[in-house]
Amino acid sequence: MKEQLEQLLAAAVATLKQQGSLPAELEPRIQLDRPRDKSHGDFATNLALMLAKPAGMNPRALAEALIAALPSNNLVAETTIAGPGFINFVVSQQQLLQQLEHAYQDAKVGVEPAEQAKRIVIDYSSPNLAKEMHVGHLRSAIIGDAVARIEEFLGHTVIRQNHVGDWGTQFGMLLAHMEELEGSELELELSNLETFYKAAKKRFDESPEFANRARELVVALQSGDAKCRALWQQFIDVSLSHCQEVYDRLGVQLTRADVMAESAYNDDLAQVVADLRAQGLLVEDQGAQCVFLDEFKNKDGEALPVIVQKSDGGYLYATTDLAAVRYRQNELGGDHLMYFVDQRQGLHFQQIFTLARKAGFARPDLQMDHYGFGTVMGKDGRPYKSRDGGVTKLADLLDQAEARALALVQDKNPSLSAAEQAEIAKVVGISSVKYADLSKNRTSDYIFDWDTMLSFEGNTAPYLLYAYTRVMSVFAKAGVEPTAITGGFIIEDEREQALANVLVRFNEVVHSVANKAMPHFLCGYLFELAGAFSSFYEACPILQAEQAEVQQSRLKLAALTAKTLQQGLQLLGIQTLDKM
RNA sequence: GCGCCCGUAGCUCAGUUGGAUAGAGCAACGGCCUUCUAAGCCGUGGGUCGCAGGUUCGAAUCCUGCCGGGUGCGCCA
Repeated sequence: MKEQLEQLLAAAVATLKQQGSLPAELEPRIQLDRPRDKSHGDFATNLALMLAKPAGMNPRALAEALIAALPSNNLVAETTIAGPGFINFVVSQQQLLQQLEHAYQDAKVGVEPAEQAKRIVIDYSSPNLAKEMHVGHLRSAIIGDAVARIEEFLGHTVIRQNHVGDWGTQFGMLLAHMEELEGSELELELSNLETFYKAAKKRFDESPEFANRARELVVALQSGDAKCRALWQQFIDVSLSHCQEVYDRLGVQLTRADVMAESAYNDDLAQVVADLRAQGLLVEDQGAQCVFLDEFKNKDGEALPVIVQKSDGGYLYATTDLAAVRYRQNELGGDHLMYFVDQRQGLHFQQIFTLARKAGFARPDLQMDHYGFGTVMGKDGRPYKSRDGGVTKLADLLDQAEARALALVQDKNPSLSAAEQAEIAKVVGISSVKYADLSKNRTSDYIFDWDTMLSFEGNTAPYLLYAYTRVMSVFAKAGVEPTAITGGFIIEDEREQALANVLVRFNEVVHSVANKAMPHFLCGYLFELAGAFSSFYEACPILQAEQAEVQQSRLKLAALTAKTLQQGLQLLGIQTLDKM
């Protein structure tokens, strides 16, 4: 709808150019807004204001000319000029009804596929396997997963990459600790990676012999020592299973098949360095192999180095990331590489992208983007430090979320069976955690606060889930399938109108989320939708509607609301419930 | 020191490429359950958009400076 109107405006501009009222070389970007204030219509444009100066015309006069030049259409019912020269459009009721009907029938709720289908490689979650997943791992997994679902929904081919860290120096320490333990004791210790890591770290800090052994083991591991490799593999398997449990509970669509660990690039790292050298990009500095990029300067205005090989011969994550770029382009055939990684790694990725292009690892047309997100903060507003004690394991966090949800379900709906309550609590608890994250702007800092996250009030998952259950409950009571409603849409009441207006915006919103990788747009939209439905639900009786046609129409509005909520939540990776 | 991000109601946050009277939720206060789930709805109060300039018909948004916070900057990832 928005696009169609934009085309109409473009046509009007072209006409005015032809008539000579507008300079021919002018190529205005047509801006079409959804006005905040309902009295300004469904759409508004500031086109006349923008063009007034170059056209040498009074904005309001230009607005009039634009309206006159608008091709005839059945989209717009009314145009008005407001304020200094805004043009406000009211969409025709007939068009609205058509949109509703289309969304109701359409498998994708009226969401149009992307103009060009691409192969998108999405790097997300990517935890370090040395430790168990904690709060800091939440955002990448949840946001990356939502974006992956949305890109797929728009018709792109999505290739998920879980770039887990399995090769750092801290693995020496862990292997040394494993060596000291045996059999069943080891298994027991490994069942809690958080304490295992801490115990190993403690040994490392306290015992010089242990620390030496840890360093030896790093070397042994990297030189392919079989025994050492086996021990390492055991650890990695345990750690990956922990991750998988968390993904499954969270409903994050990652599997073992998506794991492409750092170590998988080991064999290619020497080649990466060799290729950089062959291109004359490499400089040895203090024994390390570096590439100096003029694009990034230090305090003295000197180029900043990217170190790709340490003075002891070891490789670094920059090397691995370069290898990964090449792999994702050449082997995976990616057109667009998306990285959902903490904002703090922004400089690193800028360097990698720049270097990858310079070295020819990335084609000029390969799109590479780092989508950072804010730091995890404590409730006190200070950065949440994962290295200090008191790290909350993700698994424990999810337990708590479910427990809190269960208490609430028991309180609100005691008539349900214990099994039903437990099932509902699971969905509500997990959804709340995910939604708390998704509904905030990706780029701003993330304040981790149990009370806000699990309050289940306001712009939260439970509110949306609850709105959904209310719809489903209507259909259960009516004994009608939401997909089998015969009548058409009739919009009379202002609450029906408001709901309908929100419903037809779904397409627009999903596309804007995909364009900016900002899931919180969708959350905001769904919250608005649920709100519009709740108001409608309170004010407009459905089953008790006096006329049969009105009842059919209201059922249909309810059905489309449910469909949109369900689809929207699914795109965010959140399940719906029929009862709660 | 240099780079990047941020500063919006008591709290948590929206505010899309500059648009019309800066919006939600929580908290506070007042209404609404014999009628489709009250985890809800309706209403009230609450703001120098960090500060000061500038650009513009128009600035929370763009530019400059300052204050305050976060984060990053050669061999961890």
